[in-house]
Amino acid sequence: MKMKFNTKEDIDTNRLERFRKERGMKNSTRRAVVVAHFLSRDRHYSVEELYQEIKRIEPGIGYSTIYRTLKLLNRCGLASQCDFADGRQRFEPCHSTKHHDHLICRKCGRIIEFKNDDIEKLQESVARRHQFQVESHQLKLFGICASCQTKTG
Amino acid sequence: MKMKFNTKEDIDTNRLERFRKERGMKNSTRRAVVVAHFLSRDRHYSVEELYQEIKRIEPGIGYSTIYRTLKLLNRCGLASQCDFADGRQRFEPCHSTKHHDHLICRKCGRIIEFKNDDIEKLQESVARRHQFQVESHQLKLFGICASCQTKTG
DNA sequence: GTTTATGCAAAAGGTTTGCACGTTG
DNA sequence: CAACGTGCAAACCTTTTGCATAAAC
Repeated sequence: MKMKFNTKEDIDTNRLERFRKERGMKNSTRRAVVVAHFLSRDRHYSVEELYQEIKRIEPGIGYSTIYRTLKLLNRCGLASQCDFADGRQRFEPCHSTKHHDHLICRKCGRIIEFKNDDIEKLQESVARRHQFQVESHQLKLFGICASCQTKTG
Repeated sequence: MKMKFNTKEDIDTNRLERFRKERGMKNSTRRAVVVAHFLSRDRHYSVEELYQEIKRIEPGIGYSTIYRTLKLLNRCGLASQCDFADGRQRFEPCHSTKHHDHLICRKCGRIIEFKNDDIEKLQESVARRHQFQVESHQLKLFGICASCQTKTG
């Protein structure tokens, strides 16, 4: 189950490559490291968190590079910005095939992901009704997760 | 149609009063001005925006008061925090009866509100499935609004 | 009079940028 | 070698806090 065909990451890389070449951007080693690491994880990174991880792989790297790379990935559609109301931007890789939404525990900060096609269909119909052309969406349920409920009683 | 019975604002005020007294907080004039103004509008205020408006009513007021009052309203459930990915906190009055979600135009920044009970029901069922106790939720669709679509072609 | 609220200014925290130097093509 | 990318440090912007003073109870 760990074995993968060459789909997801390759598609992502290609998308980035196209974006890059279209704008005369060069292929820098450090940016590549950041991109590869970020896209291979399934996490909601703050800039700081990603910075800390990358520093272990690429010690000389600067904060700005992480910052600029995340912005870049965001612009070319490979990272989507999340806001979990903790005062910092967060980004998660968005492999086009698997969008999901979030349950966010206000006590322990845990993020539970879910996906619900019926909700998405209803969202589309709402958008259509407003003639609104949706590019992305976020659904977040804030509250208390199961384990934090038992902790308090 | 402009005439109102004493429902919505009164309920809000009572909720705040209870919250206030429970904690030995005093009834300050300036805070009252901020609260009244905020709750009477139907807007998504950043701290700065509200500050500018209040300054016209109550010129000597300081930024911190706006700030602290919004936090207070948020804690006692009369203001809900919104994030429209513009780098600042925003708050909107949340009169318990009328929750709604947002379409956010990426071009002109317009916010279109909508409400969809079917989506809310599905959200509840998702939460139940995860034994998650929801306190609040946000659904945001980012994209291009009808009028911005015609502008570009 | 004691306690809470406020304004001010400074601190803090996160994000962004200018610039000199390093890399890429 | 020309153009882009990077690290560093400083700038920026929003949010938060400490403290002396003012207002509420």
